Amino acid sequence: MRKYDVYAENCPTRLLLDHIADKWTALVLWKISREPVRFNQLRRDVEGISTKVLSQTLKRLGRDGLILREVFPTVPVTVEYSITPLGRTLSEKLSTITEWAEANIDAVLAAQDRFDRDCACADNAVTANGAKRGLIQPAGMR
Amino acid sequence: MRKYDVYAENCPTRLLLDHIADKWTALVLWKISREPVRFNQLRRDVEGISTKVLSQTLKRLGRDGLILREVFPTVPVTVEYSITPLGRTLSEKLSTITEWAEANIDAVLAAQDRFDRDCACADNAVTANGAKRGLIQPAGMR
DNA sequence: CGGCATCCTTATAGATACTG
DNA sequence: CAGTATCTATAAGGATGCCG
Repeated sequence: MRKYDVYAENCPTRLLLDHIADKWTALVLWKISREPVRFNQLRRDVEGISTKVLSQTLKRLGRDGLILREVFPTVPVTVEYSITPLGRTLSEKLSTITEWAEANIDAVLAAQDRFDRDCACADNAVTANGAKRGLIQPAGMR
Repeated sequence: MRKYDVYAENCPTRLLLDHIADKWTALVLWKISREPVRFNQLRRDVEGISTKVLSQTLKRLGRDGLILREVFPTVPVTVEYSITPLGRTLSEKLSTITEWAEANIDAVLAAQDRFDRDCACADNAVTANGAKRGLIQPAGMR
């Protein structure tokens, strides 16, 4: 029996996947999972994230029960973010993705070069069974 | 020695992570990894994706060397997408994420309910060490 | 069938300023 | 320190129509 299916359009797991498959989630969650960390520290560690986006991300992660936010009544106030047991199970899986990215970036970069070069003379590339390969136009992709 | 670091703003792995941590990547890549599949079949399988976005996603995956696009000269033309060895190593890791989502959605949904309820009377929530918890405003998040 | 081009409507991100 | 508020720029997404 499968109750949920990420391939179904209106399945709640889709919304969850949107949260997980966010540009910053893996980065932020992993940092927090290593040790409790404060807002501005996080902002420095995750280079390029704005306070606004970090704030949104933390709010979402907190609501999803993946991280805990604790406010210590110091002056000025101290806020610490830490991972929950649920969050830890996810962050470990997510870290394998960032590790994969670091380990395979060279192969991907090489593939991109090959792809961009092949575009110019793509029409000559025909496989043994008569199928053409790699005929996708470059087009503008960041 | 670590050549690459996803936490560095201008590291190429960041761009790769953006591709991977895309709303549709895990869904599309996993379908293709199971068996070679055609464009419109993919569009039906991945509910809710538009032709435009599917097209972009496939192009990106092809350029990154994760999938292969083959054109068979039938009438009308047949196009088949299949996984590459490199892509397979990633799709296996990504599938653990979607599996996690399906397995833990109940816990997350419960956390969301708790969070949204606690917001109303959050000021009373003080932990033993004097720290307050869960004081994040709900705000509008889809 | 397998897309790309186009238009148009929302989001989302970024920068900046300001508050408890 | 830890954010919120606001404004703007840019892009992402959806709908539609067309073509090889």
